[in-house]
Amino acid sequence: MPELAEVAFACRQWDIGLGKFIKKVHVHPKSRVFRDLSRKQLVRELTGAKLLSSSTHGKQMLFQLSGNRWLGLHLGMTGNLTSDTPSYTCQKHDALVIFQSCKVLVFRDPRQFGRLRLHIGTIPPEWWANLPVSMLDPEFTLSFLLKACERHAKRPMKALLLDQRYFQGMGNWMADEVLWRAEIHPALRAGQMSREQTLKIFNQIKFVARGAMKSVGEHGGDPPRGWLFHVRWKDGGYCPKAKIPLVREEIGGRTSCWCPTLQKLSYD
DNA sequence: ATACCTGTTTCCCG
DNA sequence: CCGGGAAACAGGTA
Repeated sequence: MPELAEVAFACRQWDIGLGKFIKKVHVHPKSRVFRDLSRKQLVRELTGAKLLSSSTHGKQMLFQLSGNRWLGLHLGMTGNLTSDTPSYTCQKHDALVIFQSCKVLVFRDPRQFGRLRLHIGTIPPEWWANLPVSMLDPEFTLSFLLKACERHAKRPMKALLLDQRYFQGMGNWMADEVLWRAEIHPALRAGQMSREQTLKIFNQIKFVARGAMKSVGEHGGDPPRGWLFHVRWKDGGYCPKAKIPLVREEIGGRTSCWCPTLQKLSYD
């Protein structure tokens, strides 16, 4: 379930382990989440270290550990973080399990699209430092959005919104939510957007990102009532505003959901 | 059985 | 070199 706010919530599930030493580490022998990272090295570097702090940026997470160690974590499509009691026994899809004296921190990812990274150094890794601006930052400006639309003029807006180079943390439901609120058809080409439409998108990106952080990021619940989120998942949903059946179709490589009345492709 | 899925990377095309 | 799109990755669920 991981987009911007769900990632922030998942990350907080490990807060209970901050300031505590790591006694033992379990790594899944087969999971893809390690990519080209050596399991042996990961276990060696994490064991005995103290978990110092955590942070998220879009869908990326970074944990700082004592001894100049840094653990990068991405949840992919089905990843999740939980904490449990010391008597915890590892489950089938547990990729990384961190045992502390009072708590156990679990990273589970059945589909294994997630990713772990290890970095040793006094400062955060380069990949973290070089992440694009966050949608929540003041530096995320209208001109930044305009430039993205100009550069990718031929892409459907839905596809552009999912591009993490510009919209860190945006995922499928957030993009549909933004387009629905801005009343923009997901297939509208980025270069076809009027100045007014671009401004609407810009404002709704900030509204949805902040709103999600407040509701989902705070307590792990769903977004507020009335959001498209609640009706977009399967066929048969009704537009909360226009009260007519929503349309679901693949656009920009992902299933998209929109209101055919509010979100028109052309003026006819 | 079949289709679908809140994500990213890789490969291929023009 | 680039931008854009499809396929691939893998397992659970309906």
